[in-house]
Amino acid sequence: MTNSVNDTDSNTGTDDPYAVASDAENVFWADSVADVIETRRGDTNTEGNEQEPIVIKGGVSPSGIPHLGHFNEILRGYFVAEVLRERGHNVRQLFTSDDRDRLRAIPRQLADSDWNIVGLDEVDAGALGRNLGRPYTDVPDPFGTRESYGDHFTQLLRESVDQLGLDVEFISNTACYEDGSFDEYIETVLSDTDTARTVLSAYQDKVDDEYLPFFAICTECGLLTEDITDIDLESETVSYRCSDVEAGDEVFSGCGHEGTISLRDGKLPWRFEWPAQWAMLGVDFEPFGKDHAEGSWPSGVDIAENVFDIDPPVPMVYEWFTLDGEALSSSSGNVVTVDEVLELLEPEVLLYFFAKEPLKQRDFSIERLDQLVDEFDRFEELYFDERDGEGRETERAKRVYPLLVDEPRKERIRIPYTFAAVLAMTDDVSLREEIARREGHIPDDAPDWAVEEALARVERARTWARRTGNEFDYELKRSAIPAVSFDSDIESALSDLAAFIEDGHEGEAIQQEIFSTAREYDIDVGDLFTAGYQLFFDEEQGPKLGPFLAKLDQEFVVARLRQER
RNA sequence: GGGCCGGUAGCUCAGUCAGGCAGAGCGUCUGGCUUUUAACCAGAUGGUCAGGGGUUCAAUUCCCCUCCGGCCCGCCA
Repeated sequence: MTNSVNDTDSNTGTDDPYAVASDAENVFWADSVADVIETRRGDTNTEGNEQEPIVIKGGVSPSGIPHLGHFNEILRGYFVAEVLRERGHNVRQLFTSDDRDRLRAIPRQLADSDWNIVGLDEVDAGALGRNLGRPYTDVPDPFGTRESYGDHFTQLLRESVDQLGLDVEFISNTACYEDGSFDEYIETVLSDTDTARTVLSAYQDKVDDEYLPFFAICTECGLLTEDITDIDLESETVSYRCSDVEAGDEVFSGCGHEGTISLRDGKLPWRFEWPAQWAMLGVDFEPFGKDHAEGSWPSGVDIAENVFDIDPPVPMVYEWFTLDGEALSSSSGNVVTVDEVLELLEPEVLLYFFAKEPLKQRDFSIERLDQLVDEFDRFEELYFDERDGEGRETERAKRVYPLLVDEPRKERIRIPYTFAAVLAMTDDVSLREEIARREGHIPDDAPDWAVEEALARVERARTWARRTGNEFDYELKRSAIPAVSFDSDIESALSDLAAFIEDGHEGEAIQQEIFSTAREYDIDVGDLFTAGYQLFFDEEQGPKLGPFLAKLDQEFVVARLRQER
C-alpha cells in the first residue's frame, strides 16, 4: 500500500469527519464547517475572486419511502450552504440519487405518489421480487405512474425538499452513467486496476488479484452482476458472466449469460463510485451518516487522492435518529416522512431539529413532540430577546434562528403546543380563536397573518393528538349524543347544572357549581365529572370542565346536559 | 476480535473541545380555590454528570479501564 490516508500526515485536521463541526469558537456547527471549507479553498475573502461555486453534496439510494433520517443528507448540507451564502459565496447544493444501486430487499411498506403509506399487499409484490438485484431505475414503478422504482422514490424525496422550500439540484446517477459523465472516471479506475486493487485492499479483505472494480447490467436478465471477465478500454467495453451475486443473506441468481456491454451500462462499486462523484461534481463538502465514517470515508479519501488525484471534500459525520426510540428503517416500515411531520409541526421546527449538534444520538419522539415544539418556541423567544438565556444559548439563537425562517417576524404568535391541542378539542374555529384570545395567547393588536398562522398550529396539534391517541385526543361529540345512561341522582344533578348554566355564568362559577351540586345530591364529585365527560366527549376524562362548557354555545350545552340532543 | 460515536434531573436537552459553585423547560408537589378533573399564576422539589481508577489545589470537563446504546472493519441515510 502506498500513500494511504493512514500513513500520511494529511489526516491531522480537516479529514477527520468527527472533528470538523466541533470548533469551540463557534456556537453553530455549520460555521465551523464553513470555516474549514473556506480555509481549504483559500478564498476566504468575499471580494468576488472565486471562480467556481462551492459544491455541497448529499446522496442516498432510492430504496423506499424517504424518511426523516434521509433528510440529514439534505439539511446538514443546507445549513452549511446557507452560512456560506451569508458570507458571500456562490454555493450549489447537490443531491445525488444513487439510483443505479441494486434493489436488495423489498420494503414492507411503500408510499404512493400521494404519500399514502401502503403495504405490500396493495402492490404487485411478486413483480418487485422478480426485480431483486436489478438497478432501481430498471425496476418498474410499483404504482405504474413513473418510469421506475428509483424515479418514484426520488421524486417523493424531491417533493419533500420542495415542501421545505429548499434549493437543491437533483442528479440521477443512472443518468450520469448513461450520458457518459462517468466515462473518464470509470476509465481512470479500469486503466490501472493494479492501483485500484492495491488501494482498496487496504480496506477490504475480499479484494484479490482477480478483482475488477466494475459491475455490469446483464443484457439478458437485467441483474447487476459482479463477475467481470475482461475489460477493453479501446472499445470502451466490458465483458461479464452473469453469475450469482451475494448480498448479505440474499443471493441473487445470475442467468449465466456471457456478454459484453458498454461502460455506460454498468456501474462502479460504491467505494469507487463515491470518490468518482466527488471528482465529477467537484464536491467541496459532504455530510454522511456514521455508517460511512469508518469504512467508505477513509477508503474514499485514499481513492480520491491516489486513484483520481483529487482532494476529497470536507467531511462531516452525523449520528442517526431514532423514531420514538426505534431505528428508522425503510425496509421494516418504521418510518416517518417529512410530509407527515409537516402535518404535526411548522417547517421551522423541523429545521430546528436538524440544526442541533450532529454527533448526538437523538430521538425524534412523536409521542413527546410537544417538547420539541416548546423548545423551539423558547429558542425563538431568545432570538427576540423575550427571554433570558443561559450561557451561550442566546448567542446561538441569534445565530441560528434566522436560518430557520424566511424572515424573522417579531409579531408572530405561538400558541403553546399542548394548549393548541386543548383548543383542538372543538372543531369550531372561531371558538378556538376566542378561547386563545381570552387566555391571553393572542394579543388584541395581533395582525391577521399572525393569528392565522398561530391557529394553524391548532390543526397540527389536533393531528398529533389523533395520531398518538394521547390525553388530548378528545373530540367534542356535537352532532349526536353518546350512548350513556345515568342513575337518577346524577340525571337530576346534570339537570340542575343545565339550569345554572342557562342563567349565565362564567367558567369558574360553573366549575364551582359542579362541586356544590355533587355535594347537594351526595354523589361522588368524580362521578359527576365523569358523567359530564361522557356526555360531551364519550370519554371518562377531559379538560377542565367548567371553563370548557362556558366557552361552548349555551343552548347546546344546556340541551346536552338535559340529554335532549 | 480491532476501531469509532454517544450516555448530564422522571422526560427532552444545554454546559464538556479552553478544568473553577450542577443548569433550563416540561413533569411532579404545594399554594392561589373549606370542594382530586389536566388551560392560568406563584413557590418548592428534583443529580453517584453511566460506573471505577488516575492526574490536579480543584474533574461532568483531561487520561486509563469497565458498563450501556449504536456504528464500522461485506452492502446500505
